[in-house]
Amino acid sequence: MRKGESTKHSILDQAVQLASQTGLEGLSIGALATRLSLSKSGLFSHFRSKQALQLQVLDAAARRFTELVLRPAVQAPRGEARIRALFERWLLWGTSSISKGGCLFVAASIELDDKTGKVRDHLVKLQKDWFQTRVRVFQTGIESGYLRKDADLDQLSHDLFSIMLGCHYGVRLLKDPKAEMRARIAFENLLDTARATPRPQKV
Amino acid sequence: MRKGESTKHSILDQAVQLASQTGLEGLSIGALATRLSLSKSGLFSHFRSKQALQLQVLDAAARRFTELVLRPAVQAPRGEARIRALFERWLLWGTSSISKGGCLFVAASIELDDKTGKVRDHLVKLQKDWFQTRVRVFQTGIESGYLRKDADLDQLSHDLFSIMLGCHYGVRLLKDPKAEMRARIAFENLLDTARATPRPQKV
DNA sequence: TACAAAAAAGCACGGTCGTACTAATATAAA
DNA sequence: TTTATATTAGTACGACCGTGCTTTTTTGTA
Repeated sequence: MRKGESTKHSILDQAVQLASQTGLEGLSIGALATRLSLSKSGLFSHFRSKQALQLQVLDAAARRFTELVLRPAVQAPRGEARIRALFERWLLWGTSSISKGGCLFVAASIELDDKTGKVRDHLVKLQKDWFQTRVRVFQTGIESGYLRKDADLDQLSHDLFSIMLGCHYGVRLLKDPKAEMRARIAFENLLDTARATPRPQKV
Repeated sequence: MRKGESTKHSILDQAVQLASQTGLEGLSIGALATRLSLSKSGLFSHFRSKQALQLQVLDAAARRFTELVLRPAVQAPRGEARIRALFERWLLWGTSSISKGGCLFVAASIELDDKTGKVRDHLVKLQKDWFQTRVRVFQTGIESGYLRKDADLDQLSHDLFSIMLGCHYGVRLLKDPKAEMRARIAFENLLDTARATPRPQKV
């Protein structure tokens, strides 16, 4: 009872890491078992299908994300500080060595975008929730007077995601050392489009 | 001699389509052969390894991209028109039913970002070339007086890519009907950051 | 310490994978 | 039409895949 829970926990921990490199489909039970010095069947018995494993891997990654990105961000004061904290934490999540294979959700989003089934559905649900969470954070920016009252929250949420995707791509595929800086610049430009009090214009 | 070329061409055609759904790794020789009513070994003999197939698939997709996106765009007059033409063609490429599985390069970029080997290297080369091509198109915007002389061309190229990635994600995973519109808005905002003569500010 | 239950391992299965090697067939030039 | 060659098919291989079933080992408790 106790033992089962703890091994399952460490299985999922490794699985999240492995899946971020191989994708959810490429995540193989045999390889995962070897990495944990478990037998294939011993590991398999914790889940009863690969699909169940994949679903729980998504949830484990989501918990991790909440803990490492969202929770610290919402501890910052509402408004600009929280928006910037969210951005910085998220940037760290995607580019740092927290997960050696990059963001699992990015990999899964591309991998599953034209498949069907429960795993895709679950991913979509998580991603839509995350979209709305970003909207709420930007909403505090309006309430605090930092952003214009008519700022398009959905657009901000969408564009922020684009910026992170671009950064992920630049850092991980192109290994562009300037990718992170470019993401910051794009982020500032994005804030400028929605700021209540315009910045002093260049030149 | 003649026959071989033509079958190889149609193999690569199907392979590009299939790989856009399954990824370059998931692209299996058996499945590809079945789809073309060929024997597995018959198909295999055209390439002599899966890696060779993958490399040629990348090249085939690049040719297609050049033909459908780049060539029409550079036929537009230098400057704003060409920049906008490039954007529109690219948008079409990524979201339309040209390839049922979305953009192969997007899929490959995520799939290969933490692998090593010739396939990844080749993809990176293609993507860096494409980055520089965008830079050159934006450059015509400066030369024509549409963009500021000090516009950051690399940043524009990077940000434009981010916008396309965000759109791809919104359209394909979230199936957000507004994703394409949001990409257009983001694109206009991007141009605004680099325009020589600022637009009349809202409100 | 004994014992029931949980956890892990062992083993086997049908499939698909990439890739040899060989045989048959279609093609193009003589 | 014959013939050399290019193209396809046939077959087999070892490896790994997910998953069921049975046995062994470990664990928590009475």
